[in-house]
Amino acid sequence: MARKRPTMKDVAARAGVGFKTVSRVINGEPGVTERTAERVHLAAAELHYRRDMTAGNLRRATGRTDSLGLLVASVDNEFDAALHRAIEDAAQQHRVSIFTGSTDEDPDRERQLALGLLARRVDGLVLMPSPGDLSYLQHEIDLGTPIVAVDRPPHGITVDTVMADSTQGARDAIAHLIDHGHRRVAVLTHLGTLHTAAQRIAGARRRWEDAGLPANDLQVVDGLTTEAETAQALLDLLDGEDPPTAVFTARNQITTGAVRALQQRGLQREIALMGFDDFGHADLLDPAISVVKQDPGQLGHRATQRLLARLEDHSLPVEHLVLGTTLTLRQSCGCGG
Amino acid sequence: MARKRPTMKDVAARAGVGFKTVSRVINGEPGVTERTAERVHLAAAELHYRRDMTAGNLRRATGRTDSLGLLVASVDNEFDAALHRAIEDAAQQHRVSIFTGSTDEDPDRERQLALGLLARRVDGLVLMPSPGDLSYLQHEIDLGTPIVAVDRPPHGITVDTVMADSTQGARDAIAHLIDHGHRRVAVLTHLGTLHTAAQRIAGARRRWEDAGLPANDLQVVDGLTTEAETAQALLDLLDGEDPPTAVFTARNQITTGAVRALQQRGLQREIALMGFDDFGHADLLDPAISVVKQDPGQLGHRATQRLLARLEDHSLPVEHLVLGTTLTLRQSCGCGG
DNA sequence: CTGAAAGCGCTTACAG
DNA sequence: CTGAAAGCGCTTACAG
Repeated sequence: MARKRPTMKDVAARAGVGFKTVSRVINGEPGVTERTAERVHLAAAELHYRRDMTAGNLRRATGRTDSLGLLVASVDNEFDAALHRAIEDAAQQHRVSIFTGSTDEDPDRERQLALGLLARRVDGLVLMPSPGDLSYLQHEIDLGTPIVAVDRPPHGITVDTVMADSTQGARDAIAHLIDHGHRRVAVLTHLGTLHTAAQRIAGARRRWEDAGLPANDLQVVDGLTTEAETAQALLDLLDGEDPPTAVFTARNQITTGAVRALQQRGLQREIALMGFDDFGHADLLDPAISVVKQDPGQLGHRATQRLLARLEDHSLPVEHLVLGTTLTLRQSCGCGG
Repeated sequence: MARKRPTMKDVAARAGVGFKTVSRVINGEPGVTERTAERVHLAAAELHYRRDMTAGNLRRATGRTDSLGLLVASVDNEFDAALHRAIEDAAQQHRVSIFTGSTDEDPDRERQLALGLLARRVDGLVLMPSPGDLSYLQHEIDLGTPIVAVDRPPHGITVDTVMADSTQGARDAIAHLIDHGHRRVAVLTHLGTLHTAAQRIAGARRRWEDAGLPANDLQVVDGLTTEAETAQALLDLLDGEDPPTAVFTARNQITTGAVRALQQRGLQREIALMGFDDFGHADLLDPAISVVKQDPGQLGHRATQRLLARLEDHSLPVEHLVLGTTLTLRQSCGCGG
C-alpha cells in the first residue's frame, strides 16, 4: 500500500550527496564526476525513483510541460483517429505527451475540455474546432499557449490552420460525375454550419454552374447527422420524381449511409456514388467506393510541426495551410478498377 | 507575445484581498463573504486567470493530478479507438483528463510511454499490455499508481484485468461452423505470443476436439501481421490440397485480409467466414461478415471504473473481469440474414 | 565538481 | 471570515 514516492532528497540521502547533484545526474547535466553519478544512479534505481516533471516544470524558465492537448470531434471516428495517430508520432519525437478529448462538435463540451487542459498547462492545443464561438481562447493564445486548428477554421480566434482543400475536392468529384454524363446529381452533407460541409457544397455548386447545368438538377440535402438519416434521405430522393443518377456524399458516415440506401434498393450498380474522405474498407465493398481522399496523416503531421515551431518562436506569422486532395476512382462511379 | 500568466497573487492584488482568499474562491471553498467572492471572481475574469492544477497538485494531500494514462496498441486501430472513447467518457464524469499513447505492441516504446506518463504523475494507467515483461511497473503500483490491463493480461505484474472471453468466443465460432457441416476449417490468427491469439486458437482447438474431429483438419496459421500476409496465407491454403470449407479469423485485420483473398478467388459465397471482433462496415460487405462480437465500450467502461475505484481504495483485492462475447450471424457463414 | 538558498504557484495547517 | 507562514519537488542563480 502506497509508500510515499521517493524524491531527489531521498536519493541524495542514500547516495550521500547534495540533492542538487541528484538533479544534475537525473537531468544528464554536465559537471558531475563519473563516480558520483554512478552512486546517484544506483541509489535512484534502488529506490525506484521517478522524477516528477510536473514539479520541475513549475520553476523552469520555459514553463513548458512537454505535453499538448488534442481535441477532435470524436477519438473513435476513423478520420479523427488517423489524425490523432499522426499527431502522436510527430509529438513523440520531441518527447511530448498528448492529452486527448472528444468534443462531439458540442461547444460546451469543447470549452470544458479545453479549459481542463489549459489548467493542466499543456504547451499548446491542436483543435478540430466545433462550430461555436472560441473567442474565450484568444486570451490563452495571448498568454502564450498556441493553438492550431485542423480540418476547419475556428470562429472567434486567429490561429494557424491546417486543412484539406474541400472546395477543390468537391469540384473534382462533381467534374468527374459530369464528365461521365450525369446531369442529375444529389449532394448529401452533414451540418451546413460546419465549414467542411459548406465548402463541399459550395465547390460542388460552383463546378455544376461552371458546366452551365441548371442549378435545380443538383439536389443538395444537408444537416444529415446519422447513417440512418442519410439512408432515409437518399431513399426519399430515389423514390421521388426525377431521381438522381449519381450521388456525391460529403463525409464518411454519409457515404456509408448512402451505400445502405443503394443496397436496399439494389441500385448500387445503377447509381454512381462518390464520397469525400476515404474509409477503411471502401475498397472491399461491392462495388468498391470511389472517393476524394484527404490525408489525415499529413494534416496531423503538419499541424503538430506548426505548433512545435510556434512554441519555439511565438512571433511566427499566422499561417493557413491547405492540403490537396486526390480523386481515387474505384467502381462505384462506374469507371474505376 | 506571451505576457506572464496571472497567478492567484495577481488576482489577490487586484481584488485587494489575501491570496489565500483567492484560493478559497477559485476552489469554491466555504467561508468567504459573497461580496468578497464576487470581487475575486471579477478580478480573475479581468486578468483571464486560469488556475494551475499542476502547481496545486504538488502540495495537495491526495497527490492526485486528475489525469490518467491510456496505452493501447494503436489509437487509430478501430477496436482501440472504441475502447479509448469509452474510457474518455467514463473518466470525464470525474473530471479527469486522459493522456494517450500507441505502443505498436513494442515493449520498448511501451516502456518509454509509460515512464513518460508516470513522470507526469498520472493517477493511474489503463494499459493494453504488449507481449513484453512489465515487471518494472510493479514498483509504480506499490508506490500507489494503480494499473488496469485491458484486452489481455500483462506479463510480470499483478493487476486488475478486464477482457473479453476469447476462449469461449472462439469455441462458439467453431461450434457454429461444425454445426453447419464444416469438417475442414482454417484458423487464421495474429502473433501467437499475444494472449488473445493464443486463447482463440486454444478455444478453437478444444471445441474441435470436443466434437471428435481429427486435429489435422483444423489448420491453424498464426503470426499473421498484415492484411496482405493474411490474404496470401489463405490463398495458399485455398490452392493447396484439401482446402478448408470455412475460415475462422481471430481479429479484424485478419478478417479483412481473408475477405480480400476470398474476393480475389471469387469464393466469398462458397467458403464460410467467421471473424472475431466486429468492425465498422462488416454488414455492408457482400456477403455481410458474421463475427464474434466483443464490446469495447463495456471493456473501457469497466476498466475505468475499476481504476477509479482503486484510486479511492488502494487495498481493493485484485480482480479479473471477463466479459462475454456475442455470436453475430450475418451472411458470410451461409446462415445469417 | 558540489551544495545551500530562494522561488515556481499553489494547498495545508494554523492563527487571528 | 480572512490571511501569513510553511511546504510540495523540483530548477534557478549563486557561492564555494
